[in-house]
Parts: sequence; C-alpha cells; structure tokens
Amino acid sequence: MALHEVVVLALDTGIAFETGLPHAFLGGAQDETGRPLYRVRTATPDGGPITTSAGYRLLPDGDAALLDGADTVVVPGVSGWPWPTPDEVPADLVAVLRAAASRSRVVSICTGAFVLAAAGLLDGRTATTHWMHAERFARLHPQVRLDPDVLFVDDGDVLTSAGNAAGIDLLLHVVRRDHGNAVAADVARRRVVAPWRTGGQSQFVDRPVPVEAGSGTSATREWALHRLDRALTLDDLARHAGTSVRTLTRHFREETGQSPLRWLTQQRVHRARHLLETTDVSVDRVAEQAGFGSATSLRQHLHAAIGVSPLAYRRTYRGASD
DNA sequence: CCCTCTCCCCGCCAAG
DNA sequence: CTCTTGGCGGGGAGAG
Repeated sequence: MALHEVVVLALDTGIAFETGLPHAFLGGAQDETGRPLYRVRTATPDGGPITTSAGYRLLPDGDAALLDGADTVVVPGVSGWPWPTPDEVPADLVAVLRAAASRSRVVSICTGAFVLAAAGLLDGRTATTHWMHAERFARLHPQVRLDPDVLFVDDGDVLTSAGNAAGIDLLLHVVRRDHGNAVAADVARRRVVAPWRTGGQSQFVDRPVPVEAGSGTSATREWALHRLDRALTLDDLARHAGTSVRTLTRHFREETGQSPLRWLTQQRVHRARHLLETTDVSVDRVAEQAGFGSATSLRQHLHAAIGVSPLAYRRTYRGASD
C-alpha cells in the first residue's frame, strides 16, 4: 500500500507543540511489520522559515507546492492574537487551502480552524476549536456549525480539534479511522498517552465550556444545564433571561453559533454520552435524565451526533466484559 | 413509514 | 442616524 502523504502547513506564529504532533502521532503509526503508514512533511506557504509560537524558527521541507501531493493536510493553530480574522488571511493562502481541500483530507488543530474557516472550508459544516476562542469563532463565522464542547469533530474530509493536546485525540482518531483500533492503540502506547481520554471523546457536562461572564445568555445557559433533565421551552429560557424569545435566540446564535434548541439538544447528547460512558443506567433512564422525551428520541439524536446506538456506544467505552 | 401537531428558526420591520 | 429590541409569519424540523 502506498504511503499516505501528510503535509503539515506551518504558518507564522504557528504553535510549536501542535506543529510537531502529526510527526509523532501519524508519523509514528506503523503496520504489523513495523513499516510506517504515513509520511509526514512540513511546508510553509513560501518555503521559507517561519517563527513558531515558541520563538524558535522552523525550516520546512518545502513550499505550498508540497500540498499538491498530500493525502492529508494538517493546519496547526496559530497564536498571533488576534490573527487570524478572515480578511487577514492572505488570498494566496486561501487559494492554496481551497485547492488542497478539493483533493485532500484537511485537518486542523486548535485555532487552525480559524484558518480553514477563513478559506471557507468549514461553511455549512460542523467544526470545533479551542474553547477560549469559541465565542469569537462563532461571531466571525456564523456560517459554521460550531461545537465548542467536544475534543474534535470528524466531518468526513474536514476534521477539526479543540486546543493543543486535543490534537492528539484527533490524530489518534484519524489513525483509528484509517487503520483501525490496534494501530492507533499502538501509536498511543509508543507515545505514552491514553488511546482515548478518560470519559471518552466528550468533555464532561459538569465542567462545561466556561461561559464568558456577563455575556448575554451565559447565566441562562448555566441555568439550563442544571435542569437539562426537565422539559425546557424557548419561553422558559427567555423568561429566565428576562428578554423576549426573539432576542434570546438572536443572542444565542451570536454567542454560541447555534440556535437555542440545537444547543440544548447538544448538551443533552453530551449528558447522555457521559451517562452511557460512566454508568450502567438503562437506556430509558439515560434518556430521561438527559431530558429526552423518550429512548427513541435519544437514539435518534445520538445517531445524528456520532452515528451509533446507545448500547453500541456504551460497549465501546465500557467494554463487553462480564 | 407517514401523518399531524406543535414548537422552533430567522428574515423582516417597526419601535424604542 | 445607528443600534437594539421584540412581534410577526412563513417555512421547517421534530415529537408522538
């Protein structure tokens, strides 16, 4: 089988830690005979050195032309605050990314999602980024369905991860997707990280993305999280927020990038996943405690979110032992 | 799988 | 004049 070509696109102020991750986690993947499965190289737009977030300079393997032969392009985060806003991403970089996306899988880590979004690669898709930048991302890119609570999002040929170390989770997921669990577990072992995070891929609902204090709907979101198990209507939320339903939905979209119901459903899915991962509570009870009207509803939403049934999901994380 | 009913989403616009 | 609010209604999604 031909080596899978990976090109890391390093940009100025690129986060050093993340820029090295593909070499470790994709470059470190091997088949059962010990042969590497990916070749990882690093490119900068003009082939010249860039200065990383750590201050040292990085000399790449080549320029943007390297991306032509890439099966997967990885865009690590950039740290030059407040770069990048869409109009600060150079047109030629946008063109390079668009071309790359038309023939390669594209993966971003952390604020790399801002670069992908600026190139329009995330329009109409689901994506994530570092939680600290989620609200800004939602404001800048309302056309992207942002899921700020997950470690990564696999949207097929475009994959995005949360901040820094979440890149590890995503790259392991890529290996798992390409070559199966055994190969991914082997890389994880070699790099001395857990094959997946304790608690699975979702972050815990009990320590959700910190809501920006004072921002319009943060208190209401917090409030809703504490009564997820009960039926909540837009009227309920608006009443708590002290505004009209119209203003509430408007603020929700501005601050979370989502409509209230979509946000609520997402939180419920998170809670359900958490319960499936950590307890043996029956699916009916999980549905109830997560605020779904029925097990059917839970099944539907879980399937839409991650493509598996509740019991299959639980089996993945709790094992089929005993 | 389909049907019906309810609730939601969001562009639009007038008012504050 | 600009910004925010909130009521309305068509189109649509989800529940049962």
